[in-house]
Amino acid sequence: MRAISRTNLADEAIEAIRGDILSKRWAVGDKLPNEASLSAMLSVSRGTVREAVRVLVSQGYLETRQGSGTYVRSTTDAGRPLTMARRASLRDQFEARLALDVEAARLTAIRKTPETVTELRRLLAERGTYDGDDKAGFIERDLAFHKAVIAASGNRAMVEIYDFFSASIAETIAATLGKDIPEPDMQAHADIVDAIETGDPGKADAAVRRFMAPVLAALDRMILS
Amino acid sequence: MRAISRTNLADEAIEAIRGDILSKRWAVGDKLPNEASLSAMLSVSRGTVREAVRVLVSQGYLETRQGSGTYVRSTTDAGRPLTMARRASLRDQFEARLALDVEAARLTAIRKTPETVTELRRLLAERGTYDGDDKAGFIERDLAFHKAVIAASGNRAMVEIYDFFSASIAETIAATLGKDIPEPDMQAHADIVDAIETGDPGKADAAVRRFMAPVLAALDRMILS
DNA sequence: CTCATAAAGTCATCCGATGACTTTATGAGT
DNA sequence: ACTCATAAAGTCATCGGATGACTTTATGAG
Repeated sequence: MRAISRTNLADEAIEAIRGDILSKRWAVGDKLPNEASLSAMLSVSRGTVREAVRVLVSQGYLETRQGSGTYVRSTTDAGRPLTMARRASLRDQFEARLALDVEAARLTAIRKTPETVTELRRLLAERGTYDGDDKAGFIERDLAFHKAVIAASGNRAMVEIYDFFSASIAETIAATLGKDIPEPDMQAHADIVDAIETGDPGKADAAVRRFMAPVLAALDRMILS
Repeated sequence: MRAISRTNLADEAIEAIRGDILSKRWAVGDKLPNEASLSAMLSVSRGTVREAVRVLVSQGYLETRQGSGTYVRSTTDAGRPLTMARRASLRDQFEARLALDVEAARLTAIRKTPETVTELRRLLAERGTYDGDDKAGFIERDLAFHKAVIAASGNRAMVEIYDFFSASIAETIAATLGKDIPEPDMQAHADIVDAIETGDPGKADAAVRRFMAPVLAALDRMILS
């Protein structure tokens, strides 16, 4: 399918080698073929092999010993750090965020307590509306509201993932805001809380999607331009 | 921890460039000097510069555009890894996975090509049904199908998050397969592909939820007991 | 002033060569 | 036979040059 078109040979080499490692073709401590052999196997130059190996070393999979060879240090990606920023576009990150926002809103609607709704309303009031000043502060308060929805879902995994790339999202928003990206207004936010209050996951789902739609549409326009 | 042997020019180059980024010498979006200039500045060859840049790209700090230049993507410590701290519960992980599966299926339904559907059907046929043997192989093939759906969405961020999950998911599936947790059958999988083929995101959404519902229900019973 | 085209700039990749370090083979001395 | 210094081979580290692909900028005709 090649859904993701790798634009460069080094990335392909990285994935090929990582794949061989994860599939246990080489065990921990094993010595990889030398650079010339890898070059021939992967049909790329030795320089490209070196770039790939260097990345895998930085990610903890491999270890090189000058004069000796390249060895496998870890065959598991359990501890693999998720380093998103790669080439995930702003749109991709927003879509991933949307996935979490939607599911969390559904769960929160189901698991909510009266206190949950009260707290969300309080955070929303605190957030206020964007008056053109203190962009960073506003983004922070806005994220605080959304993170609260995630947290209210009671799902720790989602909270951690959300935390992971909310920083990167905030950064990119700050860099691009004030231009074409519309900030969902107070009513859209309030709709989410209201939907959660009804306890209907379908309504919560729909409210979040309505909320994010204008932003995604704006991102599409940015990408096209 | 072995003493940090600075016998390695590429590592020095990595730290030098990363240092300049973190110290905000170059801001987000800024273009770095070209490879030849960096080579001269750091007193290393262009090949070494490329290895360093490649690592920083893999860590999310930089972005290269062929024919254009190398640009700063993040001035924050983007390399900070997401580690599923204190092992979120199995249920939490499944819910997070569900969030990604649902959204990816929606996007794939929208963005699908005939080849996408063909490929998914092929993977599903290859997966087959679980006959009690080769548990690891079956899980691998099963995950391959689900990852293909994610990949077909074209969203790199989701692919990476899913990859991050897949190790632990495979682990937990292996631990529970053949016990109380029902593995969604072939029909449930086929329903997802069919829904994607219709191009209706709503149907794809629903198919995935139907697919996951029995598993989540079983998990609930496990937690209660 | 517009816009198609040429030119320049830059990354992607390959190739060959040299140096540095490690491992293995060798063989003289005991 | 054994030991061990030394040579040889193997491998990674680094360098420089060359070509291709892609993007950006400059150019000039209309």
